Amino acid sequence: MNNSISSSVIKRLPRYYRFLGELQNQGLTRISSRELSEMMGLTASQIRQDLNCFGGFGQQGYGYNLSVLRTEIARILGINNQKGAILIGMGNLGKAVTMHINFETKGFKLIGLFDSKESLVGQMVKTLPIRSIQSLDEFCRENRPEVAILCIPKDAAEEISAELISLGVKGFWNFSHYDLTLKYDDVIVENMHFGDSLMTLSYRLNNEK
Amino acid sequence: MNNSISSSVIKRLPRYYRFLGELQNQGLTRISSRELSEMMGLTASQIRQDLNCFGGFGQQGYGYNLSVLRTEIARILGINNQKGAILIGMGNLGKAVTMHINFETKGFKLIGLFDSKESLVGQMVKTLPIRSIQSLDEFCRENRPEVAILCIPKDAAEEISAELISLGVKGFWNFSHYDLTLKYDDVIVENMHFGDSLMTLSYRLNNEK
DNA sequence: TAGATTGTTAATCGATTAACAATC
DNA sequence: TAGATTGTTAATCGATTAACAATC
Repeated sequence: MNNSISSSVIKRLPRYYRFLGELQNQGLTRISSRELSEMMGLTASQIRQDLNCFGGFGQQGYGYNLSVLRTEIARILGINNQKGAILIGMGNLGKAVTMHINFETKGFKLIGLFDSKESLVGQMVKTLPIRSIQSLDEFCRENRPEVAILCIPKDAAEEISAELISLGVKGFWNFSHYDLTLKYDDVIVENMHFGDSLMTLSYRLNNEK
Repeated sequence: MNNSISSSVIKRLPRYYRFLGELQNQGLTRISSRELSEMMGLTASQIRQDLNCFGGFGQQGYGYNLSVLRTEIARILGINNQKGAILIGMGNLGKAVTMHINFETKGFKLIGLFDSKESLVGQMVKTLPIRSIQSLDEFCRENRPEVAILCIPKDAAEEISAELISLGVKGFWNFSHYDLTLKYDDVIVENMHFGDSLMTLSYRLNNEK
């Protein structure tokens, strides 16, 4: 389907979704692109262009119905189609991601936690037991996760991702420094690079103002 | 200084920095833009354009000296100029960030941890004690942190950021959904929005391939 | 010197903004 | 109907890529 939508547009959708939700919580039912643009710090033009990539959700002279628009964005993002996800690496970061993230409202269902450290195996985190990385193969064959969350170091990520891809994993939420896209060009990867973000902040603190 | 470098360029610098480090670890001493481009999945042209925003670090006919180039990028990013940072919110995420991130190699020094939950106060995380949010004001006046890391919910972020800015905090590493830039346009913010990243992944899984 | 590769200018491509006719 | 605001086309702006002269 629509592989033609630019990633600049896609990356703005979750933010629209958040703002529309807040406006709904405030009891509003409609919003114009101009009002929304002032609220979000964008141009009205950009908002209309973005939304019209997916269809005409507004009405001339009226604006957008909040509920309709938010539902449409949820549908576009595929949030209702829950995709099975497993998380590899239950260190501080893996645990925090498991505890902290509300996967259900973002289009995923966390169904398995894995670690190579045998001392962690069996421990419950939130509602799931930590499993041995030895059982990864069997678990994937049975439960067919579509997505893997990598909270492991680069070398481990390189090794495990090859296995995961052979087991049918199609997407990665990647917290490691392993660059999956260089080797696998048909796999979908979202990188969360804490260090890169921090260094960008460092640059801007040193150079802006 | 150079406020004119586009953010597209800035955001690529940390990745260059990582790749150059790896090449150095492999014992190499020089690299051409073409070789680096193949390794990183970019065009050689882009690499040369990016680097030339900051000066001519290469040599015609030779390429770039790895050590020189990496040192230059570190300098550009301001990694050696350590900026004091405090972290607000020692829940799962705050703890994981404290434990997991190597601030020293990214231009920061974590000097204080804060939480509003009195039961957490006094607990040590890594090498720092969790302090009461009540002592934030005093701590900032004494230690003048330049940066705050927000690992708290939106409402708390809204409240605390106003205080932090009045206390001289110039930059934020923001894990909350509070949009600081809308209200404070002279503050520097790097957002880490887990949910947005996940939803983007959801979209792509539903629409690509 | 000849070969290689940079630094830099010019060309292309894509994304954002502006403008306005369509229409509710 | 008149006013408002979308959907959409055209204009502008910025980022990426290509090309090549400079030079090591």
